[in-house]
Amino acid sequence: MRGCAFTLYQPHKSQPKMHFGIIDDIAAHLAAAAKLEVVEIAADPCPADMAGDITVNCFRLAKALRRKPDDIAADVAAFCNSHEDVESAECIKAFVNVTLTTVALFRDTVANSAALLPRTIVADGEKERFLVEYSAPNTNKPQHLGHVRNNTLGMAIGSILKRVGHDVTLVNLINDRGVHICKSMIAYQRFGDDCTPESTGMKGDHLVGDFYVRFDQEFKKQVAELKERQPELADAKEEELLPQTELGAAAYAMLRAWEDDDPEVRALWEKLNGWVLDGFNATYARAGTEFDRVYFESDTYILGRDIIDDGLQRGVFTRRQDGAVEIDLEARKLGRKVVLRSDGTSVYVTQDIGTTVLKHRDFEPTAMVWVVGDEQKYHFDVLFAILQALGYEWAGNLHHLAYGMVNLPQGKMKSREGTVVDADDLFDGMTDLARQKTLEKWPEVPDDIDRRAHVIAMAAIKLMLLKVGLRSTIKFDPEAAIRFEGDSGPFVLYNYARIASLKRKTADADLPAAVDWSLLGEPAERALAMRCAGYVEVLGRAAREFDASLVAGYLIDLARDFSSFWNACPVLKAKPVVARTRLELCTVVAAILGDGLDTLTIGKLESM
RNA sequence: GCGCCCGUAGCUCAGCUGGAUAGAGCGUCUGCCUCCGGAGCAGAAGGUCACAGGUUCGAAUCCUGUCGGGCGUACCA
Repeated sequence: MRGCAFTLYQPHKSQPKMHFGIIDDIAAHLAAAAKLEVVEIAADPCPADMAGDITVNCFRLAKALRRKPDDIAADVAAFCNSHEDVESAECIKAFVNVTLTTVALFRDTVANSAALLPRTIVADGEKERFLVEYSAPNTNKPQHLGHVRNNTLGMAIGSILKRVGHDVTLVNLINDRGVHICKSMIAYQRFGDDCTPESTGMKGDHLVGDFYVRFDQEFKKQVAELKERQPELADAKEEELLPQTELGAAAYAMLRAWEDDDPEVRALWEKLNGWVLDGFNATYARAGTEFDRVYFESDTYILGRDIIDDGLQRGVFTRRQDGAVEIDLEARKLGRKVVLRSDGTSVYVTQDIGTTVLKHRDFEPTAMVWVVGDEQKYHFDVLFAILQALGYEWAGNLHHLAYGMVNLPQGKMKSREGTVVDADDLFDGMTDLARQKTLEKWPEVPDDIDRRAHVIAMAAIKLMLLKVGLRSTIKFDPEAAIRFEGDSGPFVLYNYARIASLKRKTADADLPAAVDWSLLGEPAERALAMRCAGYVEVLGRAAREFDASLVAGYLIDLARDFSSFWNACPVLKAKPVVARTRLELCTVVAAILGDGLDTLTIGKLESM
């Protein structure tokens, strides 16, 4: 059940967590009866259709207490019914459904602001220094929706970890060298006519990306010719034929020239990379994507070789007869992995060993996280295994945040074939839609229409990407696009804006200063208060499990609960004290919505 | 072949540290603007949780097997 907020109640732990007085007392009562020091009580929110606020599941207590579930339930129900916080308690099988008094319910939830929105959530002893790497783009093409998912996840996870109290450093590793980069360079050299972003009016990353596509088109022609000349190659894969084509050979030659510091090639490389990076920075800025430190693979790809040499001497690696260096990871069921080619050059994992050690030296994190697609799971399993084999004491706390890909209805996105949802196009399209909807709504054009449209568009995109589970493949249908209704970013923003509007309207209203929670008690009010109480637990779990979808789902649930309340319980029309108290409830909801949106790096609007 | 992930409503997805009658959104249907923002609310219809066994007082959830889909299994990154 989503929003299952206080599943496990652990009174002995110091973390701030919502406390229900009644649960404390039940725990103490049961502990005393069983002569135990501590009893952990599983308390869930009561199912919606059942009468009650909290459910105590006595099946789970049976083992610890060595009593029959029904017996415990009867005991708990009887105890509850004589407790001042309890309106009524009903025992069904081994479940006890507890209906709190209005006073107790609000006292232990929305009135307890210190526990509702604590500044930090992890205990001091559990604080980590996290290094989170994400984005890691190639500088040969513009970013698409798949990158946007990565960037959004990286920002959100980093932000969630910060929110609960960890120290977090966000890192990007730009993949700015390699054959794929040379492909764009070759195509530009041959077909570019010295064009520039200025001369074409194009964003730099798109300009370079077009040459990457052009390379592929020309390459395919050469492959076709090659296969015609040599029919025995008919079944060969295109990639395997790359070195055998004239274009491919040119790309490899260019890569060697680059590594030899050929001034002409380096100048071209710096020019094109500069354009792409300018384009990336513009895209990052729109989405609020930020990094504390950016590494470039052109600086780091050499690293790792010394570490391999050292490991070779210590027997971690072995040199094969053909000269290649490998590690035996059969014991971990990862096979044998080459770490240096027979010509002495590095492979992917060797570079990552180097950059990981470098990043660790630079920041001395206690935990490292990589936000990288799940198709690279094997790579990270191998990387972590090698680092452990090398004896780095910090290698036990490395995490690959493996997320699923974003597909289109017709299948995978492929930059080379132009079947991608481009990040900038997506941002533009959504912003236009948001602007259109905003204009339809207001007779006068709001001054900050551009900002509103931008915030709404980004909220729609980010929440669409964040609300689904990390591992799920997202099927993105451009026809249906991203919705502004239902389970959406704009829906969450909308409810936040409603509250802001209400606060403006009541700013100079003549309402009493004191709230009186005892006057509330509508089902929608109780449900909303209970939902609010679950925020802290959601944040904590999201941080423990690196799962931003928990926060995203919670915000949608909270917004929905608020929306029901809004329809059922008018604020302004109510009696002054009730109005004052309901306004306080709204303020609490807005604070949590705002905190959650901030935590997911989604903007807020006071009016939309 | 082996490894990992996935299969839940017409569609897109939650739920998976085992608990009561499996939940949202979209779409369909019915109501609701003399009422604080209708980007909304209330309600209806829609499910053998891929299939078969097993463990358990209790299985969508854990275990085994089968079927179907994706990814990986490079001296590519």
